[in-house]
Amino acid sequence: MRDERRPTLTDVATRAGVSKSLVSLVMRDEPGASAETRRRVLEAADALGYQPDSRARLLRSGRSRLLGVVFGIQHPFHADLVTGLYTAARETGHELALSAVTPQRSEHEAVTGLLQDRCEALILLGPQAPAASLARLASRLPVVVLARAVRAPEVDVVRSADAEGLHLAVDHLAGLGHRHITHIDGGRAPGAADRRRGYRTAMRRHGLTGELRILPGGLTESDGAAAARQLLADPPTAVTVFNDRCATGVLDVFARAGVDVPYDISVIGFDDSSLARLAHVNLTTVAQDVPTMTRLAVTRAIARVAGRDPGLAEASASITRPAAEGLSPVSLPRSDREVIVPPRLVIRGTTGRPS
Amino acid sequence: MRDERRPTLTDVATRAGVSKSLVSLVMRDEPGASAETRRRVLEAADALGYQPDSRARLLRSGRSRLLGVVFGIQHPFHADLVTGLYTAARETGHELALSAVTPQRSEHEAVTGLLQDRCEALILLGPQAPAASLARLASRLPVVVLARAVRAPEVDVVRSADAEGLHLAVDHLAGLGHRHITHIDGGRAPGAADRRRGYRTAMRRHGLTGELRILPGGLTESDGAAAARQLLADPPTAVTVFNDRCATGVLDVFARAGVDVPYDISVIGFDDSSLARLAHVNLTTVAQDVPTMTRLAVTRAIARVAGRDPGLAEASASITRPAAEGLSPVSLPRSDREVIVPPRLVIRGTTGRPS
DNA sequence: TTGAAAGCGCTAACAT
DNA sequence: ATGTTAGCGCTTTCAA
Repeated sequence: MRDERRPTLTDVATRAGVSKSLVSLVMRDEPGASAETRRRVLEAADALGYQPDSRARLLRSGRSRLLGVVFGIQHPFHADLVTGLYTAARETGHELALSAVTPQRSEHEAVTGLLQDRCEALILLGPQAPAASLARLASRLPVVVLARAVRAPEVDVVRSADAEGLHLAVDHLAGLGHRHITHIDGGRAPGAADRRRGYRTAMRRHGLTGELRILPGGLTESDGAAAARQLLADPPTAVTVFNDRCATGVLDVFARAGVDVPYDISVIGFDDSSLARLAHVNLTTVAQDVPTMTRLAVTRAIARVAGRDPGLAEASASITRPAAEGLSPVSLPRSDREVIVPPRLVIRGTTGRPS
Repeated sequence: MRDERRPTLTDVATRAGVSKSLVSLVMRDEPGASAETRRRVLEAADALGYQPDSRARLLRSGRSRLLGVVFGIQHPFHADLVTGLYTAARETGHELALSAVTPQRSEHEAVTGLLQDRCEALILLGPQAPAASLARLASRLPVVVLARAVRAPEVDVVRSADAEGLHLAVDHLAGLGHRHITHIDGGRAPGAADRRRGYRTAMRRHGLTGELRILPGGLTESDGAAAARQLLADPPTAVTVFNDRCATGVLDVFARAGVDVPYDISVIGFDDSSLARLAHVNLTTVAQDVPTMTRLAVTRAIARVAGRDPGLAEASASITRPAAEGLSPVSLPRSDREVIVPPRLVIRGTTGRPS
C-alpha cells in the first residue's frame, strides 16, 4: 500500500540516467544543466514523487534558512503575527519553524526545541522570560523579540509605540468631548506599562489630570469582563482597554447590562486583531502595524545571521505610509537594536460623542 | 559577541577527552558509559553550551520521531487540539512539527513543508482537501485526520460522534421543556453535516418534527451574529449552534438586543473550546474529548509508522470514563480506520427552562 | 555541461 | 567500557 522508503536524490539520478550533482542543481533551480537534462530530471522526480530532504540539505550546506518562532497558541494576536511572519519569510526565501507555548509547554521548552532544530535565529512573540535570560540566549544565536520591550542590548526588539498608541486613543476621545476616560490596564503583560504611561501623559496634556482612573485588567476576555463589572457602579463616558481581547470582555458585560456602546460609553481596544474587525464587534482600536513589524523582525533576524548590522535601511524602506502626527515612521530610542513602529487609530463603531 | 560556530559532538568529545560514541551515548542517556565518563562529558557539553543537532541525528538514525501537524492558526479550537497533541507526543517521546494554514498560506503549502522535513506521519486538523487528495497523500506516509470525517479507507480518522453530540444537546433542551429549538448550521465545515443530521433525528425522536428549523450559519462569530439577527424576528426558545465560536456571535447579538439568556432563549455550543469556559460566557456546550482524541491521533500515527494496525487496544485503554448513554466508549462504524470518540454535554449557564 | 569524491554532525555496527 | 568505521541524503568542491 505504501512505499517502504522515500525516494532519494540518488533514486532520481539513477532513473534519469544522470549524476547526483545534476539532480541537485535542477532541484534547486540553479544554472548549469542543459534544458534536456532538466526535463528528464524533473520527469523522473515527478514520477517517483521525490521530495528533497530538508534536513540533509541543510546539514550539508551548513545554513538552514530556518527561523524559529515562539508564540502563544492561545493568543489571537499572535496568530495575526505568525500569519505576517510566514509572508515575510517567504519574501526572503526563508522557512519558519513554529514552536508553541501552551498551558503545558513552557517557553523554555519551546526555545530548546528550536535550538535543536538548528534555527539560524529566533523570533519570540511577547516572551515572558526575563531580560537576563533573553540576553543569555542571544549569546548563542540572534534573537529578535517582537511586541515586547526588553532592556537588553544583545537582543533586537521590534515593537509598537505603545505609549503613542494611547495618545491617539485619548486624543480621539477628548476630541469627541469625553472627559471621564478610564483606562483598563494590562497588568504585567508586554506593552502594558507603556500603554498605561501613554494614557497618563495624554490625559495630562488634555488637562484631565483630575479624571485619571486606571482599573486593573489583564489580557483575556475574563479580565475585561471583571473590570467592566466594577465600572458599572460609577461609569465613565469612555474606556481605553489594554487590548482587543480584553475589550471584547468589556463589551460583552456592557451589552448584558444594557449599556449602549457608544451612546452610553465609548470603548477603544488595542491591536486591531481579527477579533476587532468582526462586523458585529466593530471595535475602534489602536492598530499595530503587523505587516511592517513582521517584515522588520524577519529582515533583522536575517541581517544578524549574516553578521550585518541591520541599521535602518530596510526599516525605512518598508514603511510606505507617511509619518503621522509628528512621529517619525520608525525610531530607535533606547538602543540601536530597538525599532519602534507607529500604531494608528482605526475608528469603527464603538466610539462616539458623549451623551 | 557570539560564537562563530556552534559546538558539535566532536568538540565535546575532544574537550572531555573521550570518543564521539561515548558522547553520543551520554547525550541520549543510553547505558554503556561509566559514571565518571558521563560526568566529564556532561560537564564538557555544559561548558560549551552544546545542543545536539536534531537534523543530523535524525538523518543518521533514519527515524525522525517527528509528527507533522497542519492546523488553522485562526481557529481557537485548533489551539486546544494542538495543546493536546503536544502533551500526547511528549508521552510517547515524539516531536511535533507545526505547520500553520493562514489566509496567505494554503493547506497544500503547509503539507509540502512537512514532507520536506521528513515527518514520519501527518496529523491534519479539520483539513479541507478533498478525500481523493488525502488518499493520495496517505500513499506516501501515514495520515491521521482529526476532527473531520473522510470517506477514504487509506487515512485514519479520529473524530467526535457529532450526531450524538446533538442528540445530547436536544435531549437536554427537550428535558427542560423546550419545543421550539432551532439549529444554527455550520454549512460545509467539518462535522456540520453530522451535527445537522443529529439535530434532525433527535427532534424527531422527541416528536418535534413540526418544529424543525435550521438556519444557515458558519464557523465564525460573524456567521453566528448574522444568524442570530435573523432569529430575532421570530425567536425560538432555544438554539443549538454549530460550534462555540459561532455561538459566541449569537450570544453577542442577543445581549445587544436585550434578549436574556437563558431566560428568553437557551443556547448550546459545540467543542467546549477555551471560549466556552470563560466565566462571563459560561456557555453550555457539547464538549469534544480533546485529551482522548489527541492521544488517539498520536498513538495511531505512531502505530502506522511502525507498520502496525493500531486496532482498538490503545483506544479503549485511553478511555477512562465509563460509557455514557448507551454509547460504546469508542467505535469503528464506517471503516476500521475510523475512531469515533463520544462527546459529552457540559451544562453551564446558557440553558434553562423556557419561560 | 557533466561526474566523482569529500564531508556536514550524528548514530549504529562492529571492533577492542 | 571505550574506540573505530561507515554512511544517512544531500551540497560542494574539483576535475573532466
